[in-house]
Amino acid sequence: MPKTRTKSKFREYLLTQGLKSTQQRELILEEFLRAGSHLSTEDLYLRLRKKNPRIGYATVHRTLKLFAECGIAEQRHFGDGQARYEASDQGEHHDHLICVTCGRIVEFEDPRIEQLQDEVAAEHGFSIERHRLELYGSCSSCRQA
Amino acid sequence: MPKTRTKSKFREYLLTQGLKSTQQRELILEEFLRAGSHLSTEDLYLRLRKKNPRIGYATVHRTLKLFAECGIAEQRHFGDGQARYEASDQGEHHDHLICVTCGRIVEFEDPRIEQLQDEVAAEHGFSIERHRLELYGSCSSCRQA
DNA sequence: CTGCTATTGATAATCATTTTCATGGAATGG
DNA sequence: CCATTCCATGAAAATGATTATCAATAGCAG
Repeated sequence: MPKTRTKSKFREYLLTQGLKSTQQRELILEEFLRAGSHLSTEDLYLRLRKKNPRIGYATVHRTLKLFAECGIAEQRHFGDGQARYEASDQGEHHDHLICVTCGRIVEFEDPRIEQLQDEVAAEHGFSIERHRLELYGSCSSCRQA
Repeated sequence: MPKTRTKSKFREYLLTQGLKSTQQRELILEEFLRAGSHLSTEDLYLRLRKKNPRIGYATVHRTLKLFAECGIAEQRHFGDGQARYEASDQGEHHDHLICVTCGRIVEFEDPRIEQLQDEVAAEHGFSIERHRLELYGSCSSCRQA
């Protein structure tokens, strides 16, 4: 999704919820889209502070939650104890490969796995809303080292 | 794995690590095995307090970590903010179905999914050490209600 | 512009987890 | 059997991430 569309989607969400479009929220969204994915609240906070020291951690945190609420970002937990957010590609789901040595995160998608997940869930009488699949291991460069 | 074997495995681990077999560690292991799986530290702590009020939270916490270290338990995170532990079936891996309504947790295993995971990882040059697969949805009883 | 209300940001509170540290206990070597 | 050493324990405090509080500020509608 192009950045401009993400921005209008966010503004629209604010409108429909009776929330206000503020300078901070614009700045935070701007930086969130500029920076790579899988940022923690702190990552983003620090990046923002460099450009504008007058921005609070709480605001970054609240705004990221807003992003998640309106569907332009998703929260993730990779086991290092802090939440990370990534821009969501609108219905495009993907899973993650995480290198336990260097921390590199690679996204992937496999419809066959998704298909099997649905089957397994059905066998147990479940209907799936969402899932989480993370593969932890070593990437090729770390194995060579 | 039978409980008695788990206990000896734990005692053996303590020995090889130069650690001591204590009354508390025995009690905690006993209760951990008695109680169902997927217990949080606090769950176990509260259960233990009922029988023996002279046991500290920190000890339960430390002992659960010991269980994980020696391979008789595994730590899990299901997104409710607290770690849970389950007895590990010695190499037998399984994944989880979690009902988002009632919180019920069902274990499952599917070699076809595991196989595909390995393939996908290989395509990206990764060699997998472990993985996490959780399916969140509604169980049949919650959907009927 | 005015007033109402949401937002902000510094700070404090919370929650789970982890560390600290003085005390107690287990095992080992005299 | 005793002493010594070192580990374990548990109460309390520290930590780290997240969330709530609240007075001051800033959007937005009229």
